This record gives sequence, C-alpha cells and structure tokens, in this order.
Amino acid sequence: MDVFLETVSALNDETRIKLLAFLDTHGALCVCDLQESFGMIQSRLSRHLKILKDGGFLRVDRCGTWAYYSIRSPLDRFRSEALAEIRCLEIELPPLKKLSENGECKL
Amino acid sequence: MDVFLETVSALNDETRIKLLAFLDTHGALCVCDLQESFGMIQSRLSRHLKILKDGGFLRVDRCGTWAYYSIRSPLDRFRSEALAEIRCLEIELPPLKKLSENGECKL
DNA sequence: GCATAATATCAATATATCTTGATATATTAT
DNA sequence: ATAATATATCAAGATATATTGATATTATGC
Repeated sequence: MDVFLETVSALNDETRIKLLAFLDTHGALCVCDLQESFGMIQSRLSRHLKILKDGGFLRVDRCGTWAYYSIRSPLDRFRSEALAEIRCLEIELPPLKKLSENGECKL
Repeated sequence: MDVFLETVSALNDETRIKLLAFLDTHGALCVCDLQESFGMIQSRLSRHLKILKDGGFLRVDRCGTWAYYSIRSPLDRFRSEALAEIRCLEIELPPLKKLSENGECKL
C-alpha cells in the first residue's frame, strides 16, 4: 500500500508531471539545467526530483558535483502507463537551457 | 493535465484505495452499506465516493433514495492498470455488512 | 402535505503538502 | 587547507486536502 501511495503521490503534482515530461523529452539533465530551464529555485527542484526518484520514476547518476536525473528504465507497467498518459497531455514545457555542458553553470 | 491530475489525486488517499478494493471485490454497494462496513460517518464516505466518481473510477446508479456505487466498466488503460496494482496490494478490508437488502438500513 | 430515510453539501477545524530562504554537505580546483 | 560550485536538507509560513458535525436535498410512505 505504502509503495503504491508513494508512487501515486509522486504523480500528484503539476511541477513533477512537467519534470517527467521534460526529462522524457530531453534525457538526462542535471539540477542546474532544470533550474535554469524552469526558472525555479534549486531547493524546490531538488525536493521534487527526490520525490520522483523515491516514487520509482527517476534514476540519478552522480558525476562529480553534478547529479544527472533521467527517467528510469525499464519502468514497471503502472509507471510506464502513467508516463504514456503524460506523453498524451498537451503540456507547455519551457525551452531547454543546458548550462552544464559548457561550464556556464555558476548558479 | 487537469483530468490526469484529477485521476491521480483520486488515487492519492488510503481510504479511497480501500474503497476501490472493496467495490472491486463486492460489486455495487450503496453508501449505507459502505458506512456500516467501514465504520465511517456518511459525509466522509459520500465525499470520497464523489472524488472517485469524478476521477473516472466509479459509476453511480440511483435506485430510489439509494445510490449504488460500482467500478466503472470499461476502465481506460491507466485506470485499469491502477486497479490491477490495487488488486496486488495486501489490504485489510473490513467484512461486508449489507444492510440495504433487508430493510435494516436506518442510519 | 408531513414524516422518515438515504445521500449530498457546507463550514470549521485538523492534517498534510508545497514553497521559500537559509544552512549543510560534497566535490573540485587552487 | 581554503575557496568556489553543485546539490541536499531544514525550518517557517503558505496552500491544499481530509475529517467532522450540521444542514440541505431527494425520494418514499402515510
């Protein structure tokens, strides 16, 4: 029950749905990229990403100080069906601003 | 987005998950049956049932003053997968106390 | 119409979740 | 070791959701 509720409640937030859609579109990104793209403060994103990770949707790959978040693969049936639903939504996503690649990341 | 969030947030509550499991097991039941079985006050159940209905999981059939709630059929892929997950959970459900059938319903 | 029963809705409080700003941790470079 | 950068966590206030008790609605029988 608890695991299922953790999964469901990870989906129960507009910001997190957008993050899933964004990572689904663009692949692995670090927090500073998401921070720049979404225009949200870092602690807010970090918290939402943790909830998505704990909910079984994301994996994290550490590379030095960077933490790259991406959609976990494979996803089980329920999570995968949830992602399929999200793909069908017409969500306005911000343009990708990738700072981590060219050393511009000084947030 | 809003419809998806409405569906997800309907799932995001322990009482509602139990109600889904209970109705999935026993078929159509009226509010007074659920009230008696779950030992919850009527307004609480009525509210949760409305949320499950609005979330697309339940249908309501009125029969006089009784309102019979049951799992909607067919469910779309996401809701059906959610129900499949719920079936796999080990949830302790209360015994069914069906009052509506023999005129005992004087709550 | 009047009384009774089943269900739905409302208002107030209680509880949980989200957001923010500040602080802590961890890694790299000097 | 010190400084700088990226990320994570914490505490406080803001917002949303759940619960309760009271009231409103709807249908049935007299």
